[in-house]
Amino acid sequence: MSGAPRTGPYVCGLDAAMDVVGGKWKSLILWELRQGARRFGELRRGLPGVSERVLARQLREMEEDELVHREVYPVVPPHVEYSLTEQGRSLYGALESLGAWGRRRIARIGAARLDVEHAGG
Amino acid sequence: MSGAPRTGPYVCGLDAAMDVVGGKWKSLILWELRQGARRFGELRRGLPGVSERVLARQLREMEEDELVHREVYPVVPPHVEYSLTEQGRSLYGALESLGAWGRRRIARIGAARLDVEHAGG
DNA sequence: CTGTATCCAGCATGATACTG
DNA sequence: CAGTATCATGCTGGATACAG
Repeated sequence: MSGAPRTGPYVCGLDAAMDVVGGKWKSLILWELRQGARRFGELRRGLPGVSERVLARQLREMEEDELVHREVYPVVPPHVEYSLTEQGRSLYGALESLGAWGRRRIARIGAARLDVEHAGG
Repeated sequence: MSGAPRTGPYVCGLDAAMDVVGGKWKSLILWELRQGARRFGELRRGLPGVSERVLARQLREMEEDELVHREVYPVVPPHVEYSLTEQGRSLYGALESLGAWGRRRIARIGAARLDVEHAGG
């Protein structure tokens, strides 16, 4: 997964939730935005490996899903800020226990990535 | 996503968790096994749309990730039971708040699937 | 019943170049 | 800076047939 989410039919809540966070970078985008707005370039630098095209696309999908708000400042050079909507924040909250599970798993198998600044999540 | 999980490097716990649960049917498999063992055919019937190949593959990956236990009874005809391991149960637990979020989302957008028996999840 | 072996298609993801 | 346009590709997921 995933491209644009399905909008159902869903078998259960897990199904629906995975549908909107399933994109390769989406949970990481939520993570990046968890404490405030970020500009496109900041997100790009914070997500080592994303291409511009893919980042833009996943952000648009999350915007359609009302998880992310896109604020455009009509200045030169362009300035765009992304932030979590209320739904985005609640989704991030719902993902916290999953993140904790993942951290325990990383500890078990020893697969942490130490070359990024936010390795605490 | 996803094929065989990466085994890192991971940026954060969310990353690691999404890696093992990102397969199209994996969260649903967790859901199916949440209350006890199931046979291959039962899972297949409970997951409308999976092909044998894909179901077998995702189960093998979850087995490698130690989320699922595969018990083979050497009888004729073959009898195999799948169940959650301790880690699988803890992952399912960590997913519950996400499932709740998804149910709220379904309620908002009205995308529930009513033709399956376990639409409560 | 529980799979594996092939073959296939689509799409998500990527790299790069170019634009307002 | 913040994208879009194009083109390339790998891989997940799917259909079907066959096997122990």
